[in-house]
Amino acid sequence: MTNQTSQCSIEKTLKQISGKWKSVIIYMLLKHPVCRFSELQRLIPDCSRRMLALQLKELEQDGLITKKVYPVTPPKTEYSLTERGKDLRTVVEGMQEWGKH
Amino acid sequence: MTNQTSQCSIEKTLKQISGKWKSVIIYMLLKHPVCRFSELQRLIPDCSRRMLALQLKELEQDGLITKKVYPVTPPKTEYSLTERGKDLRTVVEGMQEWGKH
DNA sequence: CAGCATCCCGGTCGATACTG
DNA sequence: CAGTATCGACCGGGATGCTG
Repeated sequence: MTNQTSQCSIEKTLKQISGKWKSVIIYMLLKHPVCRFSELQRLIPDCSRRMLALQLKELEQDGLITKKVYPVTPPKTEYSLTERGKDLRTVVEGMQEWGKH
Repeated sequence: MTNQTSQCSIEKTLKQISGKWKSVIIYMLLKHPVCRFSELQRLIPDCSRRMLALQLKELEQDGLITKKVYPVTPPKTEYSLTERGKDLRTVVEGMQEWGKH
């Protein structure tokens, strides 16, 4: 065994959702199941384009969202949650509720 | 109003629990309601003493845990969750479950 | 035992500009 | 429209050593 890290899996979860905008993106995709890049920009105005692209890429690599690219001009992409991503509903909505006090 | 940040409270929650060990600490305090500093060290061996002290201090400042100091030699402290902290149960346990696959 | 002080490095993130 | 490239500032966090 390589590393038993306190017998808890929270660290792995944290790594995947603690990116500055990841949980917000997931939250938005729960409410708007299919989003274009620009829609997410509007939904999360404080997140820069660069950051949005970065976080989306990581989320995709981690298998939490899928990206569908339409080969058209101008480009069009659509993002949505995978099943794995949807499973975070409890966590993300819990965060939202808790944050409201 | 200063900043409406996408009408969602997730960012605030994230700030309070995204410290590298905060959610793990909360998780441990859910299972072991009263812990000494050294107990937390044993429960979370990958977290250095420095980091543990730091995260505990921030959690305390954010009102998620309370610290009871016994004026004895050698020093003895006990940490436990506040109500506000306990309210994170859903989130933290959700993270644990999700992390297990 | 339960911390704090210091040094320091690598990753994170904003600003800005460019591209297919 | 949906990104990528580059630069630079900031700071989270590791290593180590000291203290009441």
